[in-house]
Order: sequence, then structure tokens, then C-alpha cells
Amino acid sequence: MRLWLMKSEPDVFSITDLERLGQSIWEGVRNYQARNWMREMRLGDLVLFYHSNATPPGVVGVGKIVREAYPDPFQHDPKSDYYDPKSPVNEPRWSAVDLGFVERFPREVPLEAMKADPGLLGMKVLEKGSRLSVTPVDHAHFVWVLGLGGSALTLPT
DNA sequence: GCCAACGTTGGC
DNA sequence: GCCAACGTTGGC
Repeated sequence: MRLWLMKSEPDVFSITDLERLGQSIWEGVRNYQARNWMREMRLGDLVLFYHSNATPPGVVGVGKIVREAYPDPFQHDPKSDYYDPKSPVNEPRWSAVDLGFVERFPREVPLEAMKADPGLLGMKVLEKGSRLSVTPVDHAHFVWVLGLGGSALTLPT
């Protein structure tokens, strides 16, 4: 199983929305590196759910991959904000996955606390200037964030 | 609202 | 293929 972090602006889609819906398409990724990582996601992979442009920004819970990468339907919808007229219909450029709700942390893990924590040294999302909305997460870092969030989850080894 | 960091676009 | 211009992200 691989482990990931995905960013979402809570004004657009929050952990509360995911909890209410149970699962949701994760659409609108329009960055090639993020897309490539989404294509490597497999059923059951766990995802740290990160609120960006939030007060405070940070990890708020966990999701899991419930459907592997498929063409993002919004790329061909002219009415969508995610419309990409350059994406060939017969060879779609952008992918989506479906994310299921796993848990909301008993306490949020603010970005500031993560940056200050030696246990998370080297974590991609903490690197200066990191704007990628999808990043892989080391097993040790994932477990550490679970601890900071007060999660009762245990990962398969 | 500012702006640093970074990705993409398109002229040449 | 270079790179200036432009657009976006996201913390602050």
C-alpha cells in the first residue's frame, strides 16, 4: 500500500464534505506531476487530507482510494472551471480518482506544527515553495502525522 | 491583498 | 530549444 497527501481548499471541498458524502470524485487536478502520482494510486491506498488556503492550513483527516485513476470528466465540459479545450477527447489528458472518507482527526495538525516537528523532516509538502496538490508520503511520516492528529488508525506494516 | 515560487505558453 | 511573459498556488 502506498501513502499520499492531497490538498483541497475547504471553501471548495473540505473533510466535512467528504464525511457527509462518504466518497467523492477528486477532480480538477491540472498539474502533470500531480496527475502522474494519481495514476499510481491503488485501491485502498490511504491519503492525508490537507486543507490549503485555510485558517490554519494543515492535515485534518484521512481518506482512501476507492477508485483508481480514470479520465476526469470535467476536462471536456465547457461549462466547468476545469475545462481544458486542449485535452483530446480520444486521449484525455487529465485523470481523477475517487476518494472515500476514513476519519476526521480528533485534532487538526497545523502546517506550522508539522514544520516544527523533527519527526517530519524531509516531508515533501513541507518543502519551501511546494505547490503540488498530490504528493507521496513516507510510511514513517504518515504514522507520525496520525499520532499528531490523535488518530487511532494503525497501518499494515 | 501581497508576493515568492513554480508551471505553462508561445514567439523566435 | 530558449526564455520572457504570464498564470496559478498558497502561506502569510
